[in-house]
Amino acid sequence: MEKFSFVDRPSNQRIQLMNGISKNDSTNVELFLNFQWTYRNMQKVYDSILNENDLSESRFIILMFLKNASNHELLPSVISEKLGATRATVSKLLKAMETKGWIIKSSSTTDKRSIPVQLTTKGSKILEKFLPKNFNTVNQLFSSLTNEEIKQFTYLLSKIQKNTQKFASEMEK
Amino acid sequence: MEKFSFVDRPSNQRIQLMNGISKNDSTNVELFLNFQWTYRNMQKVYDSILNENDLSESRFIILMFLKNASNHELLPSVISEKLGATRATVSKLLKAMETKGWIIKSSSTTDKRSIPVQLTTKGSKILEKFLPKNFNTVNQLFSSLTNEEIKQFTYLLSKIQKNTQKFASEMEK
DNA sequence: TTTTTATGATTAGCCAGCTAACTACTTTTG
DNA sequence: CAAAAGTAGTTAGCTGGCTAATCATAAAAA
Repeated sequence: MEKFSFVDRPSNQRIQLMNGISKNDSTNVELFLNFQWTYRNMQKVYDSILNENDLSESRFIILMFLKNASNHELLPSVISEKLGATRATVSKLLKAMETKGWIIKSSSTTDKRSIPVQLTTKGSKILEKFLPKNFNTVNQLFSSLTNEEIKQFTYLLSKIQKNTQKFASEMEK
Repeated sequence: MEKFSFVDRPSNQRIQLMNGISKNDSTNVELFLNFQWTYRNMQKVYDSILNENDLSESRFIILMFLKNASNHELLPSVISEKLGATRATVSKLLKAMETKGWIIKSSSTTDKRSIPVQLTTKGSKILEKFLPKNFNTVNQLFSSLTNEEIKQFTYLLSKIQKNTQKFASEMEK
């Protein structure tokens, strides 16, 4: 067992998860690992493109939110809702982005607790520069699939997603 | 644009990424988001099962490595290699696991820098308790797919993976 | 009107990932 | 043999995620 050595965690896990599982039972395990591995490698590539542009996924999304918002301005609480992250996380993210000059925080005239966040010209430029690269990267990542295969993949993902949500719902009971 | 509000980040991103992209060009973007969303939701479910057992993915893998190792013992450097993570990360992970009594660290007789790590009975019990749940969870997650669909999905993942690696290789130049 | 409850934003601490730096030890080179 | 280079493990600091707590403010209830 120790004669195997890998540098990619999902592949590492393959050996582990299959341990003690008979050959007949390993189909789903293998699929799980393949899914995980393929996704993570793809995400790694995407993240490195983000990183080249001084962005992370959350930063990118927040910039987009602000770009599309009225007056390029949103409250942190709204951002946290839309992002699906906690206010604590958003607070830290915004702090760093403010330091970089991508956003400015101001005072609300209607609510003293609120601190509206506005996109700066600098922040806008970072975003504009990244968008075509984003588009190109995503297209490149799926460039090997035919239209028919894309349709199939979409269908299968949808099926897995529905089942996952069902499973998650049952787990909450 | 602001009339949409989501609690799941990949879905959030959908709106953003599609902004400025014509309808004809959004297929790959949609696919990217679907892939991401489906995978992340599945991973979230899996992680919650790990969490119920006081485990994280890395902890689980490390326990498996040790379980399968000669004398249930490995060096941190070996673990970091097999896990595909840095020694710094492994050092912190092992520290916490030692605190929980899952592993013990000893002194190497052959190299004073080395600190062999051994699985304890407690650690072994944690693992044994989790393994059937691991198996059941993975099976449940793909229970909606037919054998034919599993084959299709595997093929498509493989295709994406190969292309991703090609893309990653080109990026390194 | 006053008190209680809810809300906005921030911070501390935890986790797991990383990089960089460090100390102690081992191996290689000159 | 001594010096240089390499290696094992750890720590500090950063990031982005979380929970819990906190303070100030606003809204609801009494």
